[in-house]
Amino acid sequence: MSLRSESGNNRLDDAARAGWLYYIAGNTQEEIATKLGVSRQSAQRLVSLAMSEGLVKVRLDHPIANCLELAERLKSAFALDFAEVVPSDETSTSTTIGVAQAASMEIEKWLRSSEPIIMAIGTGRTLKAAIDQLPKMDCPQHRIVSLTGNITPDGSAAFYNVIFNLADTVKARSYPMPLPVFATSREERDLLHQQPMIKTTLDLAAKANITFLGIGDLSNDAPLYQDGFITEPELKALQKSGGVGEIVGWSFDRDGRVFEGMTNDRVASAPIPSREKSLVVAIAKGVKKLPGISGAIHRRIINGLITDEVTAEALLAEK
Amino acid sequence: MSLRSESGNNRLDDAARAGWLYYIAGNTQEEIATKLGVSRQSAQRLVSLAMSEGLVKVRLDHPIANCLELAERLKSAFALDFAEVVPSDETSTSTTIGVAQAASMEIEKWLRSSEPIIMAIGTGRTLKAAIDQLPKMDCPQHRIVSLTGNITPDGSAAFYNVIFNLADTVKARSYPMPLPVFATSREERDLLHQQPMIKTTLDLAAKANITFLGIGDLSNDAPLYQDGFITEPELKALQKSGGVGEIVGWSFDRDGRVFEGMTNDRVASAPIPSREKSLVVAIAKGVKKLPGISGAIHRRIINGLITDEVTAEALLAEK
DNA sequence: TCACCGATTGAATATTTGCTCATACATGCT
DNA sequence: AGCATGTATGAGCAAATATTCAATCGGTGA
Repeated sequence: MSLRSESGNNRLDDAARAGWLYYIAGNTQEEIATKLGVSRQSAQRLVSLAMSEGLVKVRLDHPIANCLELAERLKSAFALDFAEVVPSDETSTSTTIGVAQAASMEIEKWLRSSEPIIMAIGTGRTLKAAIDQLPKMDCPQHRIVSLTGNITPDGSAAFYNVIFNLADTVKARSYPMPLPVFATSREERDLLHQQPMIKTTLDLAAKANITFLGIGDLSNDAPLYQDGFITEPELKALQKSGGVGEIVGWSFDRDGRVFEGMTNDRVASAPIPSREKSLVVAIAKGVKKLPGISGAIHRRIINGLITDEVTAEALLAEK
Repeated sequence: MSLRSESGNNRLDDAARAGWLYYIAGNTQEEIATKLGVSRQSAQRLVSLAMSEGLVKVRLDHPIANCLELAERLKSAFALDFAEVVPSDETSTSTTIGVAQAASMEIEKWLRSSEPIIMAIGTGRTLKAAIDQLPKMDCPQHRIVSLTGNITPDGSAAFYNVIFNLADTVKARSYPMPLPVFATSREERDLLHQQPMIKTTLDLAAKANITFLGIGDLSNDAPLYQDGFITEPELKALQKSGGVGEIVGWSFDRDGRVFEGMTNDRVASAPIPSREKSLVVAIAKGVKKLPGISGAIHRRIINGLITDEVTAEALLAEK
């Protein structure tokens, strides 16, 4: 027993020594082997033992470290396929700062692929801010498809429909949807969706490899209402039914259940692409959007999220 | 300027990310390259940058039996109140490697105290290396006081005066000494020490609970001489009188007797805090410093020591 | 505008590390 | 003794990492 523990101690001692020489003094395993008088392989085993026994502790001293940890926790807590958390700037109330840059980088990364991809794009101020960050690129191999119509109730092009900016900046083929964002009725919506040109676009959207979209809140100053897409009574009705957020117009409740009826009958947007076969990333942060984000990730309306530290912590806390 | 710092920040951010993914999440550099959207080589560079910039900190959490035993023997042989021995890397000539990490952990331990403490800080390359290892902390309850002036002969801030770095990293109140390290004469020194502000700092230093400092040698490339604090004739005079080391400028001989006269007349540093009522820990290793360390512990100029195996063995052997 | 400088990049290459497997060796059991 | 079992070892190889070098990029000043 004593001998056993003795030898165990010696082994850990050696491991500690090897780990010290490796991680702190920066020796190679070969040098360590020489110094400790063992073979290179044994030295390697000692070093790896020091690590697996937890003798060696690595710490990262940078604000980013916390973000990465939060991202990992989000991914595992909500079964997300992608998560990115950026540092919060508590003093700023902007809903775009930070996440826009992060989203832009992510979008750019996808576009840099030489493999042709189909990218679907939703709407929103945050998304627009992200697109604005993109550098000029030349991506004729990709196709970019809008999930939403681009005609506002007053007939003008929707300001926060960002596909034109995006396609222009990165010179990719673009597939906007020449539709109102909301039809006047379910029947009209279905009719519009039957049109060959629209149908092609919808089919393309369904095949998207990657989707970026925003999440809108349904508070009294909900973007859908502010931009005149839905009326005040309609907003009230959504709120009354427990609506907490919307994605490209589709409203849902705190459990992420997308409503049947109400304004959802009139939404002319494409269905959100498959979360099983592709990545659907929402870009959203902030207290106001929290219930919406929470709902969306609980039911996998999205399977990717770009948010900030404060929001990430709130999401994890309420789980 | 703003753009420059921006890009620098992003680079460090990326480095932190890469370092996190590599050291904490255990990704290979190739995986990191994919995730960050850069080439494998760039990922490698980022990882190595994270390390060289000190974003990644490694520490070893295992008392190696031989080191523990040496520490105990040091404590009993020299009536030290504190001793810590780290493994030696015989091939490395660095005077900071290993002891710096150990010192950093010890400093951190003191700073973690919720009880407010006064920590006095000396100078030296080893101490600087230790401070660089400290994580960001938030210690408004503590006060950190410098034992030495922070003005070099050429008027610039002394590089190895580490109190600014330290106070900044751990966010404690700091009390530097706006003085030259050496005055031009005994009279000037005494006059400077009369100034109210300096006096306050000196009083605070005398009340320190814990002191960390380095030991300098008095060989031909003594740090005091190299950094231009004393002249070559002065160094020769110290050597001739049997000087073997100095602590915050105070030179002493192999028996630890602090000289009267010579450059000691001009030292503007605070007296070393009481070894009866507080802990004064020196961080020092290496053959060159051996006589100095030996002198310092023989007369209890210090009552704590952080050193390495080889130095510890040499100290015990010569006793 | 253009030559120049320093920084950054990716390809090629060298070095280092991690893994697998066959063997050796010790220990305990029949 | 003979055998089985579990563990440590080192050779060989595949993977990963570090370094070198030439090319390129971006900014600067003549």
